[in-house]
Amino acid sequence: MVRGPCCEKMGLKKGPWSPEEDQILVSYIQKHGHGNWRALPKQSGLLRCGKSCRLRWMNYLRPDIKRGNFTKQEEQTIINLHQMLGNRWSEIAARLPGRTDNEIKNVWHTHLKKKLKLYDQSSQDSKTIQISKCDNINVVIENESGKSNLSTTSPQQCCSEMSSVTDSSMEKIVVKEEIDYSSEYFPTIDESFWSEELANEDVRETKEDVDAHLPLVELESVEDSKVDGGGGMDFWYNLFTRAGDMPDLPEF
DNA sequence: AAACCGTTCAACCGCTTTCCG
DNA sequence: TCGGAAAGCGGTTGAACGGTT
Repeated sequence: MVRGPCCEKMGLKKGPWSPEEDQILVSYIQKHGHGNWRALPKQSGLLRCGKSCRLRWMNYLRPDIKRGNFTKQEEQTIINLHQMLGNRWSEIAARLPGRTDNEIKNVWHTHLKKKLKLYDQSSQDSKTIQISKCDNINVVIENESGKSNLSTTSPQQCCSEMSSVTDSSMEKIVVKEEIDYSSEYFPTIDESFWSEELANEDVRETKEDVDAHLPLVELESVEDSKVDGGGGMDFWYNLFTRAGDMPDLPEF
């Protein structure tokens, strides 16, 4: 936290927020909203830069923030989405209501990354982490200029191929797919991954509980689903998500 | 009790992207 | 279309805290 200041304005406070500052920010936003973060500190009387206000609100004060430890379902979701999206924390956070990108990033770096590494090492021989190949994802993309075919074997490949065939100038594309429903597309993590953690926890869950939380994928058929051009990632997220296991999605 | 060490997480910086005149 | 301002994002930092020696 002690770096060269980004917005060196005389008298602007840095560092941890006091309850009084939180109160000022919350009541200001409740009254006026946050149309302009830059202008907010002046108008509310806070001696903070707009950026700092935005961060405090987004990561801590928003009423819809979910506090407390991540559930195994959430951790599994993060692992799956990280596999697909990489370090795109905000996109991952968008799929986990109540969780912030900052929080997810912290959990990943301090917890999941290490655990996955350990787990990977310990299970290298038995290959308990594996990405099942999808034998039959066959996607037809139609637009006004014609059709193109996509045949691929994994969500990751789908995403990259999708972006290579879609053109951001397209207004609409229509995607039809034929899918092998028996395939699983994400890494399968067996019970031993959680058991290290469970061993350190007071509350233990049964294998059934843990299994029930895993959002492993069974695909829903989406006939004639429409996605915006360039929105391939969202399409694939929907495609690879089992209805009911994942939180409600925001409007894309 | 004190010093040390490792972990967590709120908050920062600087870069990139988006918006708007 | 362009350029400046604002917002968003990801990487990084360091204070706080708990555990260990």
